[in-house]
Amino acid sequence: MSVDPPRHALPPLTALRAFEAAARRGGMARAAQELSVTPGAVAQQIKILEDWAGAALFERHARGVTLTPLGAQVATEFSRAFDQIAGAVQSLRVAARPDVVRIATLPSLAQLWLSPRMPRLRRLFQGARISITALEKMPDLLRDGFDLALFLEPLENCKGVPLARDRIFPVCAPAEAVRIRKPSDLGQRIWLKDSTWADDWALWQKGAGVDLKGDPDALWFSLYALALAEAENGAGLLMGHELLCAEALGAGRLVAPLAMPVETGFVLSANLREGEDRQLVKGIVADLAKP
Amino acid sequence: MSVDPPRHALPPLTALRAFEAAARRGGMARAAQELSVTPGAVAQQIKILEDWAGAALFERHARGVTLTPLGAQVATEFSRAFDQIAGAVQSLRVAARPDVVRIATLPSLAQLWLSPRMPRLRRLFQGARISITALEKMPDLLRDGFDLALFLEPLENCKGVPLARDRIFPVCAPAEAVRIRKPSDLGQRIWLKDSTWADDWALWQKGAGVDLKGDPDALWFSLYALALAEAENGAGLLMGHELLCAEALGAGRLVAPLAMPVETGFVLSANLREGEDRQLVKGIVADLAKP
DNA sequence: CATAAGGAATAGAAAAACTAGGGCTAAAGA
DNA sequence: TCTTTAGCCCTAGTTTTTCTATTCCTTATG
Repeated sequence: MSVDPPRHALPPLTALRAFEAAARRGGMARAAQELSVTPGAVAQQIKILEDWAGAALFERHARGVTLTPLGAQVATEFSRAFDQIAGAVQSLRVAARPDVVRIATLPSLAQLWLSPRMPRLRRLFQGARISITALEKMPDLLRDGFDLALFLEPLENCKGVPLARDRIFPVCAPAEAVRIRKPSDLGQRIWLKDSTWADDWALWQKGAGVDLKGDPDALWFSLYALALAEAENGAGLLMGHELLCAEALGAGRLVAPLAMPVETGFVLSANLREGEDRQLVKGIVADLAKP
Repeated sequence: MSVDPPRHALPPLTALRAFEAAARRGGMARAAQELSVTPGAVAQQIKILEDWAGAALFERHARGVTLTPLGAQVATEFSRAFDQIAGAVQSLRVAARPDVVRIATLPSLAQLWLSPRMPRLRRLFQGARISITALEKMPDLLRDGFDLALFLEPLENCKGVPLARDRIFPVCAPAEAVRIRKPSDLGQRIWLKDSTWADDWALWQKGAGVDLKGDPDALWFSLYALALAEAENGAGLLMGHELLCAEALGAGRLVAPLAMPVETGFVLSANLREGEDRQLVKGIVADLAKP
């Protein structure tokens, strides 16, 4: 019969967050990445929580961990709880600064699709503070604090607002284009490839009914914008995404010698954060949906 | 158009907790008390959150604070979120140690009502680990991690399971009782008073239709159990709560010279934590409800 | 059988949170 | 009106927590 054992209330919130992340991502290492700390820090926090509870939440194996039945039981509950926290935090952020819109998108889309549209957006929505973050993968809008995500999603299960189909076709500098009369000419030239869309050429050949063995010495780029700039400089042929080349094609810096556009099966779509209901953001999406 | 501003994700959880507590309790000082820190610490955390959000959450006045419209708007959301966290934590605790039952009750009830019942409970629910914490006020069961609270509640809006009515009447040691024949004799003797039930004597006189001017030199005690022990030692007259004196009356250490029990309008009731569904806890409540 | 991935364990470093003490303001009481 | 008191702010300095860095260990996998 203890009297007043210092009301141990809640265990350290940090430990809960570490556990939730590890449970959701399925490993200490992945949780560490998400939380921007070392795996050791996550392991420590989880141990603290296990000691607090007096029971194991993970089974440790030589390679990776699995949740214990107990861990699995409470993990979803914690995830929901942290979602609620995140939701409250986002609504605080938005209520405090209703003029701030945070957009996440692919680096290539940011530079080549969104950037040209920004002047118009800034004109239409004056006073808005629109920030753009380039990410390789679509973030968790709620947790990571973005209001809008512009990414390419598979056509069939696209959850956002579709903005435009993704179409590809070979492009090059006008000087280079004179060498391209028929599809087989492509095989004789230097190919420029982007590492995030490695199989664009194969995809296009399949869609266009062309069969080339391809350039084994293709030049690889880690950013599509770099490959595009090189193509403009006449370095070779790039598999152009219509969305990303429109600017250069319109200005005549690039041409599409054969046309023959092929659908990739992806669509550029806008995902709104759950709970986002600002007219400002809806207006931005509506404007982006225009040609 | 910033690229990759280090995903500022969530603000520090500590700051959120401080704000939630301050908003709920209506002041930094009260929040500090709840969180077992100094008011300065709470003020700092709230400032951190305000800086993060870029807006004020509280209006500071010389005496106390009030929520800004923004603060009020998000405060309830945060409270819900932390309730969810607390719920998840409690379900973790219970799932990890289903045998642990944490009971909160008044110090006097703990010593004089619950304690005598514990041997029976331990016999009936073997293997259970029942801990008792004495508190002056009913805690927030969810937040503070109690499974069961035994407190006196007003009869009319009693939210828990009623266990027994609270009745009071004067008691004293047998040797003292020979001096008490009629109500007016009470006024001639030393009165023992407990500080948490300061107006028991007035209440009883009103209910029993007795009018005495009372003992101006009454002996005051900070714990009812101390006053009771002194009454047993013959130090004077105590306004006895039936619930708390039953043991001493049964053993003959105390007697009720006049009887004349008066209802205080309170009832001893058992409140279960929201989400508590263990058969063990329900069994304990059912057993405590018996005479 | 070597490799590599993932976690555990530790000490020490870094960062965060807290305390303590002084100052200020306004309401409440003498 | 003057004094007291409650409540918050601020700053410096300290304590506590959290994180990193390293080494070791275990076991799937090729």
